[in-house]
Amino acid sequence: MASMNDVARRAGVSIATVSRVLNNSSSVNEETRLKILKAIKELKYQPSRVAKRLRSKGGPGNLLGVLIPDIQNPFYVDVLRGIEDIAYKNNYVIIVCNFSQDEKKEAMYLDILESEAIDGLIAAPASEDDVRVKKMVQNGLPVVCVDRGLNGIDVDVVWVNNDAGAFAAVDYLAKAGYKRIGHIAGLPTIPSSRLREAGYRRALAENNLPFDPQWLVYGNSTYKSGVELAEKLLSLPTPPDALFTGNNLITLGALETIHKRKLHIPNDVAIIGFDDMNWSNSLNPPLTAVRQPAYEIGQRAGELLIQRIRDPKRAPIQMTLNSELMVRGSC
Amino acid sequence: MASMNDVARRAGVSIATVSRVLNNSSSVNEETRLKILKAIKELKYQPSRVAKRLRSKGGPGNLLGVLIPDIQNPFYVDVLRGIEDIAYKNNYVIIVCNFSQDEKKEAMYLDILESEAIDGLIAAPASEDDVRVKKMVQNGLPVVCVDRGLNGIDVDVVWVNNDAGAFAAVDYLAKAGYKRIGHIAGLPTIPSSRLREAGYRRALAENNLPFDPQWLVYGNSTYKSGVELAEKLLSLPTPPDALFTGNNLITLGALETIHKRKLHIPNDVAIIGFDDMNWSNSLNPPLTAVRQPAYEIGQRAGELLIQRIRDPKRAPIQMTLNSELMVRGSC
DNA sequence: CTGAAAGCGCTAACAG
DNA sequence: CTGTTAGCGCTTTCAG
Repeated sequence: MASMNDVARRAGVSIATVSRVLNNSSSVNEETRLKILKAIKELKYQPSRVAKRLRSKGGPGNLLGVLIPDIQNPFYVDVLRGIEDIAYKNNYVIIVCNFSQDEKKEAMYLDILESEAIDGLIAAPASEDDVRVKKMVQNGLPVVCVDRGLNGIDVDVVWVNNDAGAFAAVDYLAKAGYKRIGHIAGLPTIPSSRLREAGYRRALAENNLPFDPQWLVYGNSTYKSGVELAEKLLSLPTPPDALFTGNNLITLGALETIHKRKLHIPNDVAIIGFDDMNWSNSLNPPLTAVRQPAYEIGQRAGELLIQRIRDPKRAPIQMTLNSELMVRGSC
Repeated sequence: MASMNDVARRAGVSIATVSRVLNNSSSVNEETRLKILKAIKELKYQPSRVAKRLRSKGGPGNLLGVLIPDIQNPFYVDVLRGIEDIAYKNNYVIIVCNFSQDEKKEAMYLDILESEAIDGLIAAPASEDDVRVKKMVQNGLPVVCVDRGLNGIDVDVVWVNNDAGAFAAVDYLAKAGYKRIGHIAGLPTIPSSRLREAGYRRALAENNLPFDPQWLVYGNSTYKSGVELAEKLLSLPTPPDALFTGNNLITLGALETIHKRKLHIPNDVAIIGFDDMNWSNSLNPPLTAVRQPAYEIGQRAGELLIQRIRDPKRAPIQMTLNSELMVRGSC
C-alpha cells in the first residue's frame, strides 16, 4: 500500500501538496497537480481511511454504525439495505452490529463503535430507555433511531405509525366478520409492540368486539414464540377465529403451527401480519399484512444521519412513514 | 473520550506503562498496575481501535470485512450470523459489504476495505475469476471464500457439496415418479450454479430420464427470475411435473407463480428447492429442500479466517460441508 | 520495572 | 502556490 509519502517523493513535492490536490483544499499549480495525479495513478495510491479518521476527529471518517436487534428479521434486513444504499452513495461504509436482542452484546458493540470513532449511528435501541444509546447522543454523536424512539430525549426518529397500522389490520378483520380476534404480541418493553397492541385494542373497541385477555399473548418476537403462542391460542377451548401477529417472525411461526394442525386459512383461522415480506405471495394463501416501507425507512434514516453529521445542531425530526394494509388471501 | 495520555497523567506514569498494562506486554510493578487500572476506571478509558490499527499495521486491528453478493438472500444472512458470532467472540467487528451482484459496487467496496486496513476478508466473490478478490489474497491479505472458490489460486474455502446436494434432490424426485423435472438455475458464471446444474443432469441420466433443454432455464438468482422462469416453464406445451429451483429466492418466486396459477403442490407440480429456509414449515405445503448449513458455513469461515490471521502461512483448506435433503410436503 | 522517543498516514495551521 | 511542522492515540524499541 503506497502512502502519501511515496506519492510525494515520486512527484517531487511535499506531502502537504499531495493532500491539497486530494482534497481540493487550496489551489495548486496545474502542472504540479498533474504530476501528482500521475504519481497517484502509477502507485495506485489509495488514501488510508484509518489515518484520516484518527487525524480529523469529528471530521469525515466515512464510517457509520448500525445497531439492530435481530438480523434474522427480514424487516431489519430491508432497513439495512436502505441505509446501505444511501451510505454507499455518500462514500460511507457501515459497521453492522446485530445484538440479537441481547443487551450485553449491545453494550459491547456500542463500546466498540465508540472506539472505532464512527461518524454517526443508526440504531433500533433495545428499549426506549436504552441508557447506552442515550449516552451516545448526549455525548454529541449524531444518532438517528429507527423503529423505536428514545424516552425523554430529542433524537431523529424514523418509524411508522404502528398504532394506525395495527388498527387498520384488526379493523379489517372485524369488518370482515371475525369475532374472536387474537393477538400475538412482542415484548411490551418494545415501544412498537405496545403501540401495535394499542391499535389492536382500539379496533376491537370501535367495532364493539369484546376484549378477551386470554386471546392476547406476549412473546419475544421470534419465530419460536410465534409457533408456541399460536399453539397456545389455538388450543384454547374457544380459540380465536383470526390472528393478528405482531411481527414477521411471529407470523411465520404461527403459520407453521396452523399448517401443522391442518387448519385451513382463512376458513378455520384467518391471519394478518404486521410486517409484510417481499415474498408474501409465495405463501399459500398469500398473506394479508401491514406493510412497513422498510427499505424506505432505512433510506430516510441514512439521509437524516448524513444531514445531521453535516449540521449537528439541526433540530431533531420525527419522521412517521405510512404503513399500508396489503390485502391478500389470508383473511 | 479519554486518551491514554489522560490515563498516564492521572496515574502519574508514562503512556508506555499504561500501554503495557493494557496489553500485558511486559511485567509492571503491581502497585503501579493498580494505580493505572484505577485511573482507567475513573476516566472510563477506552482504547482507540483506530489508533491501534494505524500504528500496528498487520497487527490486530480487530476489523474484518465481509463481502456478499446479496443480502436479500436468507442464505447469506445466516452465513453472516455465523461469521458475526465468531467475530464477536474474538473481539472482532465486521464491515458488511453487500454488492448486490454489481461488480462495480464490489470493486468500490474492496477499495474501501483495503483503505480501512482490515485484518482479513470473508468473501463470496462475484465469480471464480474475480480479479479483485484474487489480488487481495495475492497481496497477502488473509482471505477465506464462502460458497464460491477462486480459480487458479489457493485459498481457504468453505462450501457445500453442491453437486451432491442437487443430485440428491433430483434423484429423490425421479424415484418419487416424476418424469419431467425442470430446473431453474442461476447464472452459469457462478460456480455453485454450474455444480447444481451438473448434479441435476447427472441425476436425470442415472435415472434414465431424458434431458430436455427446454426444461432447463437460467436467471440471475433473484426472486423475480424465479417468478418469470417458473411462468415460462409452466407455460410450455408439455410443462415439467416437478421443479428443482436453484436457490432460495428462485424458490420463493416460483412459489408465487405456482400459487397464482392455482396449481396444487405436489399434484399439479412438485417443487424442491436448493437452500432450505428457517421457515420452510411455514409454507403450504412445507417445502422439501436441500439444506446448506449456512450458519455453520459462516462459523467455519470465521474460524478459518482468524486462524489464518494468526498464522498467515498455514496451508489453505477447502472445507466441504454436507448438505442434507429435508423431505417435507412439496413433492 | 519504567520512561523517552520514533513513527503509523494523514490534515491543518503557519511560514515563506 | 508550496513546504515545514505539530499532532491525532497508540505500540515498540532503546535506554536507563
